[in-house]
Amino acid sequence: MAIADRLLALVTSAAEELFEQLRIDPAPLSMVSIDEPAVAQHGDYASNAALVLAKTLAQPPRHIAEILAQRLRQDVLVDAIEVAGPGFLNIWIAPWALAREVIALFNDGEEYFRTDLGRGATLQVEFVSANPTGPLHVGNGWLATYGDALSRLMAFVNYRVTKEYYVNDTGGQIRQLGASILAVRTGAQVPEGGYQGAYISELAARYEGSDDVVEAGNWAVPIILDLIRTTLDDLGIQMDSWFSQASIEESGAVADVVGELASRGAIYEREGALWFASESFGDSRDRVMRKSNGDFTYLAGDIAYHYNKLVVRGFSLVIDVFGADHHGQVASMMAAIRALGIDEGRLEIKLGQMVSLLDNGQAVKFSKRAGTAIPLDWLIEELGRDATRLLILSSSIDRASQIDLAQAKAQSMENPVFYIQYAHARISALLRNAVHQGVDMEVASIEALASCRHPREVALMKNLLRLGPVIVRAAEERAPHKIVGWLMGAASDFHGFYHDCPVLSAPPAERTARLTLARATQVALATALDLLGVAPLEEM
RNA sequence: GCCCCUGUAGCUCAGCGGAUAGAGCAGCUGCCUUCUAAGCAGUCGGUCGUAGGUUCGAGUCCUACCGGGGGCGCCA
Repeated sequence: MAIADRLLALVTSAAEELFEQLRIDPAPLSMVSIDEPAVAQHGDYASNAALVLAKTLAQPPRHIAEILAQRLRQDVLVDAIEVAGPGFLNIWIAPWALAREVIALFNDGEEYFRTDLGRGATLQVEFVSANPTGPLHVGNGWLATYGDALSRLMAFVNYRVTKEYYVNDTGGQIRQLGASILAVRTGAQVPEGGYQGAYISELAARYEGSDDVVEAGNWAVPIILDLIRTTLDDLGIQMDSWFSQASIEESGAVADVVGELASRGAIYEREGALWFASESFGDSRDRVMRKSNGDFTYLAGDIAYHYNKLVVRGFSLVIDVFGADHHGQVASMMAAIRALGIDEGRLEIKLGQMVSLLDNGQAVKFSKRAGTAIPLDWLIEELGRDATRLLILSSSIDRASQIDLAQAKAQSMENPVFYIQYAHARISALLRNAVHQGVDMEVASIEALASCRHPREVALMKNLLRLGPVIVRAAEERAPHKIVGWLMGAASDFHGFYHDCPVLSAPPAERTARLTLARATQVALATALDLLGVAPLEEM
């Protein structure tokens, strides 16, 4: 158990013992937390216990804090404890306790950080799902990387994850694709709303089929999907499943799900079309399911697809990762989930805000149809897989990001990858040197590591242990960028330690302890990097 | 008009309701005969969009307003 969790248990049980009132009404105890103060003078850990219990106990917070402090001081885990400010408990932890955790971390490796949030539940993450009408652009790469990192994170906390790409291989855009290829083949102008770009010319040159737009479109789809698969592969992303929209339409599942809605009284007919009464399930208006020409709408297909995911395949939880331009679909889909009697908590739709590109400060407009999109391949080639992933993952998808292509191309320090990778590479170099010098590589004892009291050493040890809680939080909030935040901090702590605390030239006992700390740091860094799908570097 | 996201240092962005709001880049100043200087330290730089509210405590939660992005098809 992590130190913060131990302390929390300690504080709450002490409060419960000392104050009878809390045995009758333990609810306020849930407000008690253990924090890590920003300032060293406020201790290794701090608790708000006295502050949040003051009202229930009808006593001044500082008085409560004094009573708690007196009891907690007797625990072996606690080195010192102070009451500060309005009633905070500032706790200094016994060095051996910190050292014991760091040794456990090193011995257990990444298993040390594992938690069982998911309890083995099945989770499907749907992401990318870009129309197979052209190469992926930078915006696709953003959400692809997010979806992949989120999948890794969720798998780490014990969800059984399936990564799926929904292939929109039917409908109007496929006809447009076919029409565009045919137009270029005959030297005519690409139709309004058609696709352009070098890849269309290449497809047109290779196409030997008929003048049927559907045939031409269907012929091109697998070729384009291969391009997409290769690009994803270059980004280190392998989907577990590619699910065809056409297959679900051909299976009759769309008609079935509309029938299911109808049997629940949620379908009516008007002007020759079948409508889903989605407004009464929370949508802003009703939606057409089957057009008056007899075709089902995209939404109807999408509902059938989600029915397939949640009911037919029965995933416990489904997370859709969409661009913010799909926002309009969310209310309709959730309405359908409710109308079908499915627990709406089983579907989460994460909307990634748009990514805008700047080139030397000037906005770059991009559009797949106009052929002016910035290809994802280009970005990966310029930056490399790891730098691309880390650049993308360093900020939240809730915010519209801007990247400057000129800066990205320069591989400047805008990208945190160098700072983080350097820390890992430095440790690798340290270990190589140690082996070369014939240094004893045994693991330090808890006592030896506990005697490392340099502020740099203590700060590093404490930060290493934070990774566990950070992973939990990142998974709960579906926010892999929090892992990058931890990595930056841990790298910073390591660089500081490395600068101020010589390892190999230290006396043997201290050398072993510091080497153990460095190796534990490497384990933690590698664990975090692996969650992001970024390879740790042995040297730079 | 309605819905979603967002507004934090010159720039790009972090920041569970906790104490004195951070990092990287850019600027300035120190530190390599010493385990990788892609590093470390210092410095400059902030009315956390505005105004109310909830709270012992608000950058964080609520409301309104202002600014930015996206969405509101018998397209997909």
